[in-house]
Amino acid sequence: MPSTSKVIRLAGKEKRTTYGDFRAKHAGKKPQVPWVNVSDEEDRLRKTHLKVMVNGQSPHARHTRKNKKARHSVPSIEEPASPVPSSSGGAAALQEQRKHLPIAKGREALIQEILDNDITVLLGETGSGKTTQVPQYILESGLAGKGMIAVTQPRKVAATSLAKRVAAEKNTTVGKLVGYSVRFDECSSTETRIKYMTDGMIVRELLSDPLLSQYSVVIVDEAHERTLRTDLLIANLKNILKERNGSGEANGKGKGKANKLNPLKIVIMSATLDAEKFSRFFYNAKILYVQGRQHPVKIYYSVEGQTDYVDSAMRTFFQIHVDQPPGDVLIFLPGQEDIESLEKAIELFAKQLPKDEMEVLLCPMYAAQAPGQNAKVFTATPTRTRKCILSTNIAETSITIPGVKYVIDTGMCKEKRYLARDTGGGFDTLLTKSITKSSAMQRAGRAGREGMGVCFRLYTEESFEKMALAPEPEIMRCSLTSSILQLKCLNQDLEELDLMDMPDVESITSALKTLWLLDAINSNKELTPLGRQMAFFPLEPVHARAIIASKENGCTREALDIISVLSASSKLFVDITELREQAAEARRMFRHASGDHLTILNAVRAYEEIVAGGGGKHARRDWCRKHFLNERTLLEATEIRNQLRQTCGRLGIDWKVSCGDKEDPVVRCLAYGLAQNSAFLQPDGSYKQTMGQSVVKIHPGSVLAEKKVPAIIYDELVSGTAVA
DNA sequence: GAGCACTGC
Repeated sequence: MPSTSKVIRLAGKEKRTTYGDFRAKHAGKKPQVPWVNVSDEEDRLRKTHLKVMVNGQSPHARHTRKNKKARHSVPSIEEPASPVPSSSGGAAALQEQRKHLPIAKGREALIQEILDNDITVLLGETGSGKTTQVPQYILESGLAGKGMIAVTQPRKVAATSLAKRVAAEKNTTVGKLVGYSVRFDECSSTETRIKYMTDGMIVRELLSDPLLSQYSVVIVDEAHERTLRTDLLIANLKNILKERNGSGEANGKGKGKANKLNPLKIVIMSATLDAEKFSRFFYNAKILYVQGRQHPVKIYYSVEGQTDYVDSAMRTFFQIHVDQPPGDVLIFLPGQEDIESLEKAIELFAKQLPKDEMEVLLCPMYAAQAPGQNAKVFTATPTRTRKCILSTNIAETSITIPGVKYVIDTGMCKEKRYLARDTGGGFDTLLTKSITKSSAMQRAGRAGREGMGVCFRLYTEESFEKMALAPEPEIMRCSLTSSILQLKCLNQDLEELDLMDMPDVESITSALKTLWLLDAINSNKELTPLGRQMAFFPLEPVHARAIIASKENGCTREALDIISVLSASSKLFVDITELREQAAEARRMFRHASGDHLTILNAVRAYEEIVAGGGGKHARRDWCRKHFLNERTLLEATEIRNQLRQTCGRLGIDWKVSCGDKEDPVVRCLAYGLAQNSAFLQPDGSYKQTMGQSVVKIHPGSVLAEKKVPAIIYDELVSGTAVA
């Protein structure tokens, strides 16, 4: 049975604004958007929450805050990912900086609170220094005893760069007192007492050490992001606390318990707005508040709702450009399509500006951009020029751009959602949705990093009030297959776990059905030996199943080559709209009649030959470029493959076993994992799912498109446009 | 003949 990477579920398509539309609409007109000044929105929200906290019996929080208020102009220090100073005289300067962080004044109160309570919720704004300082305070106070302090982060870069930063503050190199642990990169030793790690990493550690006994303090940072892994960690921490401290209370202190286990302290660190929810979850734990260092941002709302946000953004930009003092502009848009569209429009109008106006320098920014393209964003803006950054959510959290004074917020973002089906499996959709309040505040905050800022919201204050407080937690929106399998290994059932938010029954049923079809659990929902093996792999269960099946099919080497590419974070085949024909031609040599997976294998093998040929880094890069292959994907896949080979070794699967050029064994073992993702050809040329009702179509990028093979298996099902 | 927010093991 041939296999394809992607199939499309047929559905309707929404109409989108195109470049042509607004060129016609606005040619020659002076752009104007009506605004009303509301301002101080952030302050109002902040105050509401302060009130709650002060009433919430935390005298220290009040104390801490009062001290903050008394402070003024201090050297700015960025968090979380500020570069490590390299100059030799840096250590003393760093210590000086530390003392001036907003959180420094609250140090004693903070330590006392953590000492008095097993669980503390720390509400800290950006720039407060909480992520770098709190672990050090805990260490210096001796509160951690002999155990380690874990600080979890949702992202790898944050974990590694924070560790480097804190190591520098401790005047040492990373890997000694301060270390980190992320996938593919562990930098710690027996000396390590503070360990920055990704939430995924600590969840993995749970599998081998369910009580996290190495750690005496676990700090969950960025808890408000509510990643799937953070949610699972938090639920487990609650159980671990009962086990280790013998108490179900936030201030149990573990006293009087003849327990051999070292007690655990938990610190939940969150941005504004949702601290109360964490507090409630943890037996009404105390909430401590630390103010950040953020310049005020003046907020304008549009008087009436805007129907076309791309068009409104363009008019707003020129309004700023013509009327406002110098300062760069950052525009938040949902996706690449809108960014390109707005880029063309602004370019066109900028040419019509009078000669004495400032120049406009456009910087589009999105994840799928060609590498190096976004470099100009970080270079200083030339004189008599206004930089205009058109960005997706990437500039909301992941990347900080210097020099931004104005933010234009369209109020929209894209959200990927997994729709589970109780037939098992499900499909992904990518919808343009309204953002949330916390997202709107985050976006506005990007204007106040270096001085007073202004944020123009392309929606009314009324719409803002109607926005959800925070995005729906990830656990509600994605496949639970992998998580349920991991929990089964801990003898836990997701349904019975004390989670902050419980996913839909349908989502759980769907995941259980998938696991059962993969033989990971039996009909009593009990973990099978096969399921336990699958959980060892850092992969989606469907892929883990295929690898295990490769043992009896004698093609483990091939299976690992393919699956490591499938589980890399970006696609192997570069797809640039304008060069599509050329790319297809350049990659023709990899095409395989048995489908996309074998095509991937061909490409990986060809790359291996180039690597073995020893032409060096440049030769490899040129070869990849020539064949429209993403080398980053290949490099990442190589790392993943090494990891998978090790895992195979531990499970007694010999990864060196190869089936040579035979394709049947490869497709057969993939089919073990992807059985649920199979479809049969119908008379009209479309495909019908074997185990679901959806009618699907092979993605036109597939080597199988238009081939009309009788049956297919596929990796991914996306929602797409109807053709018939 | 098509559509790409962001992470993690």
